[in-house]
Amino acid sequence: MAEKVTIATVARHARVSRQTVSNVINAPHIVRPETRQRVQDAIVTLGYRANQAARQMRTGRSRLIAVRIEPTRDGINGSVLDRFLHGLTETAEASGYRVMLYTAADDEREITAYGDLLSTYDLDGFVITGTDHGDPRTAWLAEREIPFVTFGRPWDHPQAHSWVDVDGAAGTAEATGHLIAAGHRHVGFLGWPAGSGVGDDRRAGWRRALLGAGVDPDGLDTGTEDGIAEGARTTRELLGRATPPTALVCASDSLALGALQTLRGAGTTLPVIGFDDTPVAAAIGLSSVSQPLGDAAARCVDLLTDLLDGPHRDPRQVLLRPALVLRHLA
Amino acid sequence: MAEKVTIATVARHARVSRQTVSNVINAPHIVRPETRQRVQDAIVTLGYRANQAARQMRTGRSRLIAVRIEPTRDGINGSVLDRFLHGLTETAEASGYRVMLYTAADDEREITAYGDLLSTYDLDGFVITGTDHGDPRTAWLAEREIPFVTFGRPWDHPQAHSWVDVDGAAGTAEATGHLIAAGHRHVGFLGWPAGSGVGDDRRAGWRRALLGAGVDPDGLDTGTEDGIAEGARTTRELLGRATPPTALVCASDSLALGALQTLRGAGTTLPVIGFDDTPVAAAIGLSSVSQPLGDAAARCVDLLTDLLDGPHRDPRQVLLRPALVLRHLA
DNA sequence: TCCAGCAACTTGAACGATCCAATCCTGCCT
DNA sequence: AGGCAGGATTGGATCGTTCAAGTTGCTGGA
Repeated sequence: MAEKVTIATVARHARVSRQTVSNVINAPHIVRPETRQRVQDAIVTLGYRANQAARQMRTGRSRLIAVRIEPTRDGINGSVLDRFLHGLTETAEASGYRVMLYTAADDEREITAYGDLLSTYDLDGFVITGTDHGDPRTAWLAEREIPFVTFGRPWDHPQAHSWVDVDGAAGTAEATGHLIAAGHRHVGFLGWPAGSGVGDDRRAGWRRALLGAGVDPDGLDTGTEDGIAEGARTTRELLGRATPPTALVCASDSLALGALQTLRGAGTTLPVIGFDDTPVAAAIGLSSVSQPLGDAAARCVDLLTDLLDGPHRDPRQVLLRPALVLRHLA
Repeated sequence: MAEKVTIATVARHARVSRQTVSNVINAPHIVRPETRQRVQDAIVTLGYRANQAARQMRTGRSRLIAVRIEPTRDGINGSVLDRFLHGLTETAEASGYRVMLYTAADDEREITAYGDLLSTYDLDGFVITGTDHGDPRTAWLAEREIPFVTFGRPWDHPQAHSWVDVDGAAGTAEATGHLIAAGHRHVGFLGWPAGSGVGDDRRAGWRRALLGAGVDPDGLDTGTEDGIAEGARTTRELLGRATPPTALVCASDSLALGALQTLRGAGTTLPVIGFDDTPVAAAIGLSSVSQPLGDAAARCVDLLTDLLDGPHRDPRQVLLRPALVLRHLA
């Protein structure tokens, strides 16, 4: 068991003062090169590592970023958060930050959790996922000038704060375009009820692509809660309409799976494209729109560190393009 | 913006000394009840929260637990870690601990990461997932007497350290038993190559159940790497054998999915039971053996806090029973 | 020759909690 | 009333780092 190596140990070993060691670490340019070298050698020789707690106490900064880990809801989208978290951790490490997890039963309690995390851990910032219209969490944080980045746009005020998002409309538009290019005209849409930012966005892309091809989307649209059973039911309904679709674009892989169930039951085959490129889609060969989660996570960290390290930068926004992953079921 | 509330603020407000406030927090029983009440009132009134960094510097304990978040390998098992992490975070919070994430490209670098995490963050302990025969990581930690718990048994030395695991053999045995009870005798096994602790364990449960029913398992066993394609190929091979199986038990949902693909292609239907109860299984109606991940995570935290709070407890082990989840494909 | 000006480094103090040892109180016994 | 035991409370030191305010030594202009 090695003795504790502190900044004083390094200072003695390099025959300088503690402060000079601190300067070598935090402001190398103000130290004479040969002294700097001597200190750096001592740091390596002794295996010195700055104690985060002591640094934090003095500076008030923890180099810790908090992310909420939500209970897996329907299970199917669980791996999305998983991949996002991994990317976040990896990029944060590269910038000298660490990721801390917290849970909250609902948005209300999440705000309570903020206070706790901030006062006891001096957290530097938050990454918030899944924001929706008029989110109380972002308002709370903004009011207190606590740095945060959201993964997901604030639909009401596009420039309110820094965020990273994936252009869902571009994704569904590309999926729809692919089907149109394959000769389809009546491309149906399995979506969520109007009113959610994400859902409306994905629907908009599909509409745009159809209108661009001169097809009236109105009879081909549906809106239902997310879920396999809902997808199956809505597909049955859609197939019974006056002009049934010859292909389907869906707002989620869950809905797409439901559609496939109905189609198989009816003995029909139609191209179906899902959204999120979940493992389920990969496993059964369902084409899907894939979100660049690793990229998104990296950009979240970038934006957050900008807010933290830079002196009061303006909020920035990043919109990433998803990719259409084609598999044999399309 | 509120003034910073320190232990001194509380002490002034309650007209006692800092030490008394500290005692109310850390050793309430030695403070006179009425004084204790006065201090607690002051804490609530002022919204005081102990500064973790200062406490950590004095005590050397961070109340932080580290967990590695791995890059999602084949994607299909991603949600397993996800659910485990959520359980971990939730239980840790209840015990006053927080979960910090870290990544490592391989086991070698993971050990390097330990040193970094320990010296800069004063981490209290680790939760290690996916241990295998002669894991270098547990050896490293044990040598330095750093508290850790593994999710997964050390197959070589069952009592070497504290661990939590799920009884895979019991799971496959139950699955096999279910099929036997339904009238099957030739129940095949899609497993991994011999040599991995987890894989051998799952195979053993299947063998035990077959032998118990008086069936010779030898011609019904297979071993292949994990994956959908591998599962499909192995199933074809198995169906071509002298006594083909009339039902299948698999070591993973990936293998089970492969099996289903082959069966569908061959126009046959056989009951298939997977392992892990991934979202994919739930989505397509595949029966599967479900690991109680929330429980497992909670027990991990319990064991770890035992090691941390208690004075040198002996290592403890917890073996949890998985549950067979029956769906229409069984 | 003197001292302003600067670069390079050193010293003392502070962050907020806990630990330690010394002191103060209280009630009880003689 | 005085002494004493024992628990409650107090002040001071401490953890490792950074900030603020020195100190030293050197250069160069008048």
